[in-house]
Amino acid sequence: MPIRCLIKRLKRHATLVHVKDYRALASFVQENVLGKKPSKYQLCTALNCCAKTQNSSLGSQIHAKIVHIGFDQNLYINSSLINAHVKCGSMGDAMKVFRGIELHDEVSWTSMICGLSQNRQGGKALCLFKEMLATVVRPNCVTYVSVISACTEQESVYRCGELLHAHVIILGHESNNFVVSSLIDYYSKCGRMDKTVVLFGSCISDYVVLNTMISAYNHNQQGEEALKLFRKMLDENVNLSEHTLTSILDACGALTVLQQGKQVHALVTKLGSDYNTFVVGALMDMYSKCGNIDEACHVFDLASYKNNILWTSLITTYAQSGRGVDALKIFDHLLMEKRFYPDHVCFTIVLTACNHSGLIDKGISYFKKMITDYNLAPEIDQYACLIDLYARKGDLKSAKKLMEEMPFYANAVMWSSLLSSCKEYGNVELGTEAAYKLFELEPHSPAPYLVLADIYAAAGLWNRVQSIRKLMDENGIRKSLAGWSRVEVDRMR
DNA sequence: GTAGGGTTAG
Repeated sequence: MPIRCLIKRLKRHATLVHVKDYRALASFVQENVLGKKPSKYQLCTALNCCAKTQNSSLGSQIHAKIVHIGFDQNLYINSSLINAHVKCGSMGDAMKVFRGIELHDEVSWTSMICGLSQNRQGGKALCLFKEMLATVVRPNCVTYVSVISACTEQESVYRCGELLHAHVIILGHESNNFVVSSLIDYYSKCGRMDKTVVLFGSCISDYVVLNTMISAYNHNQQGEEALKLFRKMLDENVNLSEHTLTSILDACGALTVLQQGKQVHALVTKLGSDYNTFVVGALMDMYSKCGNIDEACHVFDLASYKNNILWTSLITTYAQSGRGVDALKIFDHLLMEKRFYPDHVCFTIVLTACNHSGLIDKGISYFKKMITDYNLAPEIDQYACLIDLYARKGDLKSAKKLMEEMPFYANAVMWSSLLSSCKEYGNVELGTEAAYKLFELEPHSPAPYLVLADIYAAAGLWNRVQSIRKLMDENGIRKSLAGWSRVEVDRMR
């Protein structure tokens, strides 16, 4: 089969690459591309396939061939090579190729920026973008899509999406739906639904923009709005993708609307989307949030292909049904069998399960194992879990030390953990520091004021309680529960 | 004649 036909077939199965195609591709490339001197075009096409099928060993063989033939300054080939390495997660190799390019164009820059962004290295992506701005090569809308999505990664100084939005407006990229989707996603993850709604209202939406909007509502606890939009999509016969189904199941779970969740399940079966692990994971999540753990497990059992995502979903199912100990048993069992490679998401679930089950020391040892046994650099979410573990144990010193020494800026979740534990263990000094940090980070939230007042009251510091009340009045903070978001109430525990 | 980078989901 000619290589172009193979690509067409692979594109048709964007999510699930057929094993048959994959084997055919690998042997085709080995025989016809690596055997004799391939053309530049063939090499690009072959690398494109390596990227799509995440065939890292073939990618490396082609890389060697490129160097051997001497095509290593061709920008088309280098961009494809960067992309292939990136899609296989070989960031070091991608960066070597990138740095070896003598004269860059916007595609080679964008390939690397995008690669960093897709591999959870948003900070580095932004640095590279700044480096690009200092050259004569100008970013285009594809570059902006990559760099904006890099900003959504974590709450920190990297969050300069608004500045990038301004660039986009000036350069006239605002009508590009890829750009619009990345901006909607960015603003929704910053809690800026006002901006999100304006962007959505002023674009000619396609199915990806609609999917992004549904997940924006989900991120901001507006499941009803997500369902409304989904119904509109059904009425207007908009193409439903696996992303749509995953997000809408998420909304059903958050709202615990089992009947509607079941209807979506029927739709999943009808559309034949039950091969997709994200959809299956979302179904399990929906059932377990609706309290139907048996059905969640049943969905898992029926899944023909069980990968890391689905195993993580199973652990999540038990963890969020209050069966943290069982969740950890499954996790330990999978680790022993060595057919499971836990990732960051999985460790977050496991650490949270430890926390909720009161298994503090076990959680701390998992965190260490994550680094030593699985070679994973902890991200902000796992640090937040560890800080919470120390804080709940009453080891406030270690929690604080970690917040100072970790490679991220401490966020509101961490300061809230610390503040709650200060209340629990009666630490006035640290509690004051944590609360004042939260006043800055979340200026409209009444929670830290009230917790700090509780800490002062428990310590008999009535003057200070009075001063907090005064401060609330001065800053216009309302005390009633009605105005609080669900997140704030949850954090108060 | 043929070739490169992009948004949304655990």
